[in-house]
Amino acid sequence: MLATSHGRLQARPRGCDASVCVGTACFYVSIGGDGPPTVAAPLREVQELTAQRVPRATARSTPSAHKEEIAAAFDEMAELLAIRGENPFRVRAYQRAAQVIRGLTRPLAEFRGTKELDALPGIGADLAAKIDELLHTRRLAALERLRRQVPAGLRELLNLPGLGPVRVRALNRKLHVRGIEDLRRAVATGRLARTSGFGPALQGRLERALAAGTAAPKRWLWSAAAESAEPLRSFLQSLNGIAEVEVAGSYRRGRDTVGDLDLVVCGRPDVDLAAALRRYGDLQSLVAAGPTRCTVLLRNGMQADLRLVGRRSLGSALTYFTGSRDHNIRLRRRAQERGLKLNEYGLFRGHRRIAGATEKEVYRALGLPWIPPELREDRGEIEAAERRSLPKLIELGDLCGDLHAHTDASDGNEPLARMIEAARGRGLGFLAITDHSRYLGIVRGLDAGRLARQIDAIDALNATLREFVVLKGVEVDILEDGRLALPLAILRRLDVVVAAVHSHFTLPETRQTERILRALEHPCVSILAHPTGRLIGERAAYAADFGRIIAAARARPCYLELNAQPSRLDMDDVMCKSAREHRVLVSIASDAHAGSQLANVVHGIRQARRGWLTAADVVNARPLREVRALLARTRL
DNA sequence: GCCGTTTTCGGCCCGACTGTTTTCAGTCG
Repeated sequence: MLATSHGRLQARPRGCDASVCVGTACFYVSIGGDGPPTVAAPLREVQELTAQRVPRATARSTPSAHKEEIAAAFDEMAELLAIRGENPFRVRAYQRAAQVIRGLTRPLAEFRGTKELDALPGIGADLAAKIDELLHTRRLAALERLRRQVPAGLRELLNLPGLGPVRVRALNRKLHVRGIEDLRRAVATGRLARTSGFGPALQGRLERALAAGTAAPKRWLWSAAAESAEPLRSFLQSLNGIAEVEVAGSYRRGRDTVGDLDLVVCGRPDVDLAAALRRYGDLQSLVAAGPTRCTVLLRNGMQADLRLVGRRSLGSALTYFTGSRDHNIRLRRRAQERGLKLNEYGLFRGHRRIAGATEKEVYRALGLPWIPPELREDRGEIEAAERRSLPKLIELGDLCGDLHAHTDASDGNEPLARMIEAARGRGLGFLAITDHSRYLGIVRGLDAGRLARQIDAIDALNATLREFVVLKGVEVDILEDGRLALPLAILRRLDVVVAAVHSHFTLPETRQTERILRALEHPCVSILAHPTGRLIGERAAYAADFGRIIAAARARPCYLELNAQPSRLDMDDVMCKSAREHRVLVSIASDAHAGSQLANVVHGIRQARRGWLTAADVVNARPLREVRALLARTRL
C-alpha cells in the first residue's frame, strides 16, 4: 500500500514486504505472493513473513505481532464460516473476538492460561482455547480445516459491492466460481446473467467493480478524508431546509484512517437530498437514493452515506451513525435490558420517544454520562462511564509547547526565526528545535560541531526573547547497535534529546528490541520519537516488543512520543492507552518541518483522545517550568 | 460462539435500500 499525495491508500507494487495493520483496520499485504493483494493476511502468510524475519530459534514475538496474527486468523475464520453459511452469530463471535484482541493493551503472553483469556469480554472457553493454540503453535487446526473446505479466492469476492456471503456461496455452488478471475469469466460469457438472483442491476454493479480493478476496501488518511468531508458538509449546510450537518462515523471517532464518510443531515423531511446532491460539483455518481438516505460516490472515489433526520432524532441519529458498531450494539442491548428500544430515530419505551434530540439525552436515559466519540470502540468506555470514571480527554488548548521540530539546518524548510514566529503565532510558550543528527544520509544532519553552534545561537536568541523559550534539542539517530549517533558531551548540553530509529527497520524482533532498550539506557535520552516506525498504509511497525519498551520507559524514566504527522500518528491509539496504563508520559509532537506544520498536533490530539489520554498524561501540556523539571528527570 | 440477578437454552441491534422476490432476502452500515 502506498499513501499518495492525496492520502488515498492504494495497492502497493509487488515486492512490498509488509502487512500493514493500522488500529483496527487491516490493509493489504503483499508478502512475496504473486496473487492479487488480499485484505488481512491469511495466517499462513503472516507465518511465512515472520519466519523470514525472525529465526525460529530466537523468535520472541511481540505482543502486537501476536495480537494481529490472532486477530487476522479470527477474521478469516469469520469470513470462511460466513461463506459456508454458518450461524451468523457464530460468525459475529469471531469478528468480535478479533476486535477485542486488537484493542488489548496488555500483551497476550501475559495472560496465564485459558482461564484468564476466558475472562475477556466475548471470549469463552472455545475461543480461549483457540487463542492458546495460536499462541503456542502459531497454527489453528480449525482454520486449516476451513481453508481446505472453502476456496481461498472466495474471501476476496466479499469485498465486491453487492456480494455478501450468501451470493458468494451461490456463485460457488451454481457457477463453480472459486475466485475473482472465475467471476470475470462468468460475467464475460453471460453465464452470470442466466443465473437466478443475479439480475441486470447487480451484474452491472459487479462489472463496474471488476473493471475498476482490485476488489478491496480502500481507506483514506483522516486528513485526506477531511478534504472531502468539509466541503461536502459546507455544501449541505448551505441548502434550504437544512439546519445542521455533522460528519459522523469513524471520521468523528477520529480514527487515523477513514473508509467512507457518514453524514447526518438534520432538516425538514421534504428536503430532496438526492436532487441537491446531483448539483454537487464533486459528485461522481449517485449510488442509492431514498427519501431519508443517500449514498454517493465522490470524484476521488470516496463514498459518502447521508441520512436525513428530524431535529427530535438528531442525537440518536448522531450516536447511531458515529458508531462504532460494537459500541452501538452495547448501547442497544443496554436499552433492551431496560425495556427500551434504541434506533436512529430515538430511544423508545413502547411507541413513546423518551430521548433522541441530543446525544447527551440518549446516554443519560441509558444511565450513562455522554461518552466522547473517540472512545466509542467498546474498549471499556461503557464500563468506565458506568463507574463515572471516564477520563477528561486532552484538548488542543491544553498544549503549551512542542518538543519536536526541525529547521533548515537539517531537513526542515524554514529558518529558526520563522519556526519561532509560527510557534508564537499558535500561542505556544516553548518550542524544542530537534534537527536531525548527521548519521542520516538523506538529510543535512548536524554533527557535533554544527550542533554546538546551533546551541550557542539558541542561547543568544533566548536572551532576546520575551515570554517564549526555544529549547535546545536534537533528533538523534539510534544506530543499529543501540548507540546514539552523537557523543555524550554534546548531548549533555541539550535540554531535550529525542532518540529515533530511522534505519535497519527489518532487524529480527529481539535485536530491534534490544537496540531500542539500549538507546533508552543512554543517560541523555528524554523521548523516544515515533516509537513503532510505522507509516500508515506504507510501512508496518517494525517488529519489537513494545510492552518491554513501555516498561523500560516507565522504569528509567523517559517519555514516548505521539508523532502527530498525519501519515505517522505513531503511537497508535492502543499503544497510547497502554502507555497511560503504565503511567508513561507522552509527548504530542508536531515533528514540523515548516512553521505551518506545527498544526499537525491537531491530528496528535485526536489520536491521544482515542488513546484515553488526559492533559496530565502529556509532557507538553504543562507550563515550561514543569516541562523542564520533567526533562531533568530523564537525565541520568 | 457467547452469555446469564428471569435464562445453562435460546436468545443474540436495528433499519434503509435494492432488486427481482411477487412478499422478502440480501447487503450495508
